[in-house]
Amino acid sequence: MTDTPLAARPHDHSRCVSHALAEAEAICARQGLRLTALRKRVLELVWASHKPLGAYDILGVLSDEDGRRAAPPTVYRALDFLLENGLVHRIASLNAFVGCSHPEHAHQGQFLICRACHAATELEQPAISQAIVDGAAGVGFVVESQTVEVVGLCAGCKGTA
Amino acid sequence: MTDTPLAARPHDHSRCVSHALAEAEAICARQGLRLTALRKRVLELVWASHKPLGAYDILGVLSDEDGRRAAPPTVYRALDFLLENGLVHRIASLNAFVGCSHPEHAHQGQFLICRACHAATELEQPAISQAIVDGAAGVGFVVESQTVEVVGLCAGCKGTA
DNA sequence: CTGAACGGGTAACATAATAACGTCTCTTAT
DNA sequence: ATAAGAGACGTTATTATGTTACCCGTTCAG
Repeated sequence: MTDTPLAARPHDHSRCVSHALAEAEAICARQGLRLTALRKRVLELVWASHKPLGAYDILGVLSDEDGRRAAPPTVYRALDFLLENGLVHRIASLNAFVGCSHPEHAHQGQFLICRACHAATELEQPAISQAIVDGAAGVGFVVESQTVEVVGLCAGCKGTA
Repeated sequence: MTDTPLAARPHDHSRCVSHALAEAEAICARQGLRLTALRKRVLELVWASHKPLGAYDILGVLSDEDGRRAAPPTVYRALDFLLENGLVHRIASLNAFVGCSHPEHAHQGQFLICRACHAATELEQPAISQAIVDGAAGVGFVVESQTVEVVGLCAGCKGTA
């Protein structure tokens, strides 16, 4: 068994967040992108746990902390920026967003979503991608993007449930 | 190359629909399920093309044909029935529904969605499922359900585009 | 006959996402 | 310096998708 992903084990999560933010800063600096205060704050909120977070959850937090209530476009624009630049992923089956574990290179992950603790773990398994490309090729279909979202029980919850 | 799925080639589509309806009738009869007029009509609409159809599209058609406008729960209840009994699949990335090609046995397909013609082809490739189960097992995750939705170009559109 | 189970109608609500427009602040070329 | 343009964000409204709660009529078993 390979090493268990971070999301699936207990860990000092504040390190996760600060690491993700630092990496985002570095990537944006390198690419001439503007990681504004708002975008950084949204990224921080998405990283606040390993659970995918809905746009309106983010909206709620932002509204609480500023007195004024933020409007949807504010959040969606920030999320669009983060998505485009590979800093977060969207989980289609949940209409929610999760921090990208490997923002340094372009990729499309596969996501393991625990139905007990709701944490989402990102995999990047060439074997899975390749099986899909091959299967599609078998019927003459050319793959351009893949959505792989799996629900089940993570290593931690498997025992307790 | 295996034989191209029906959805991906020209064909007498009215046969698709009548075949799907007949099969649904048979399955429901065998299992003591009630394929009411409404459920059958919704299934027929979902099968009207190989393009995934939104709940509100169905709602629109139902509203047009009855004078009275149907309400969302009417459609969602019918869709829930069809989903539970494996007669349709839900495409999470599109918030839409498509007729199941192999309703006779329980399964979870993989879906190939053409970005040009929007047709969705259902695959059932054990190699893909297995790659996912294996990949997940590698991090101690037990898979219970899979969502695999691929966007690209189908065999027919590949040439023309 | 009765009453629980089921299918379905209706209204209202909840959540998710986008459209359209305005303002402010940068940069940058002149 | 300053005008022009682009980018980021605020604001309002609207559209799209999905759910909750409650009611009514039919059916069928006891």
